[in-house]
Amino acid sequence: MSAVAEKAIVGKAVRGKTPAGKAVPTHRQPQLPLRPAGAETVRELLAWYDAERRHLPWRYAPRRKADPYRVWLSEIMLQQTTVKAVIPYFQKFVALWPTVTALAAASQDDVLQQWAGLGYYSRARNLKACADAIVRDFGGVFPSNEKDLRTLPGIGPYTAAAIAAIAFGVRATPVDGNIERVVSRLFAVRQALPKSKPEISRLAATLTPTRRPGDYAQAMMDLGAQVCTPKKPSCLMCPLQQDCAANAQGIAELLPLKAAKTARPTRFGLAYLVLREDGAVLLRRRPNSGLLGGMLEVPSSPWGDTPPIAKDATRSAPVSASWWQVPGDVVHVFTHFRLQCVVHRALVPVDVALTFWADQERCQWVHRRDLNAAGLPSVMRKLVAHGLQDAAFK
DNA sequence: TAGGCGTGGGA
DNA sequence: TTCCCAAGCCT
Repeated sequence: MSAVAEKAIVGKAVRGKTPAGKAVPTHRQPQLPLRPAGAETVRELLAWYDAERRHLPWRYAPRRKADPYRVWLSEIMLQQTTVKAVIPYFQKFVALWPTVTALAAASQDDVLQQWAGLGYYSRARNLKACADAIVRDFGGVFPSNEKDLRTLPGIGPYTAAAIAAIAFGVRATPVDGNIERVVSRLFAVRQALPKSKPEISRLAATLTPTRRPGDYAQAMMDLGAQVCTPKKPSCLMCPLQQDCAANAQGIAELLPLKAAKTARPTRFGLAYLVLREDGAVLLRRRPNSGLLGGMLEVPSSPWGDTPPIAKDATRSAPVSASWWQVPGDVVHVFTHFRLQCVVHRALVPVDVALTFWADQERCQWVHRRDLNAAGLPSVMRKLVAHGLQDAAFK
């Protein structure tokens, strides 16, 4: 076993997730006749895809080219996001903005409002910036090659290759998490991610066909999502079983190996729910970069590594008022930390003045009945819901 | 290069 | 409860 693989497994074992007996067998020989993955593998894969592919709103029939705008929009939404979560957002966006030109004509705030709840909000900011660039620099027409696509905001190596292959039929090789897993198993790659990425990309590219490269990519992704799954892969139903080195060695479910992850810290915050007598709630626009960039928030203290001191609560409040601490706290889990938040609430008159540190320029009052449509990130919806419990309203 | 960057569902 | 995961990108 390589040092990297060893480290990865040890790392997981230390965290108690992988029983010691689950280490990847090192010298085990293939038990089944193995046909190295190649052109015949791709033929089997495409035949499987023609019969078993998922029917998704952004897809066209096999062998047909799709609308680049819809391919692009779906690929951005699907970054680190499940198909199920994306579908309603995709439908909403193409209904509101059917073309890239229409999207470019929208404001960033409108795009963020519609994106609210889907997460990774830099995608929405880049989506708008990308639409602008395509209208401004490419005459409203998506470029068809990876190099030009890579220059656009929010389009990285994966998305550029996916658009080129799926929308334009270019022989490009997108490699996402699904394809990494499928290729890792097909070729029994024993090096751990992410170090193995270059080798996996190289191997994936050896399979990319000249004809139907987009269907090849989507077929690999569908196979990864439906058959070659992270846990309990359905090897017996896999059209590539006889080409799969990991299956032959009995190690399919153990691959791909991954480097150990770091623990997730807890941060603490204090949110202020300012309730005006006319039923409006005070919200604030966050800075355009960083966590929840550009999104609306409940005015809050900075999030720190220690729980807030009770007596500090009213001192840093956005308005001078009689504050009440709402019982219980709100917990929300982000990618890299866990947020634990206490909510304070106050009822204030309509002519209340904001304190100077409330950042008035970024503040706005939104009536309770309009909160659902306001486009709040999920964590802020939680804070509002928690803070409004038992609140009497007009 | 590794960490920042959301969310909700499932084991 | 806790962890992992889902069509990555940016710095």
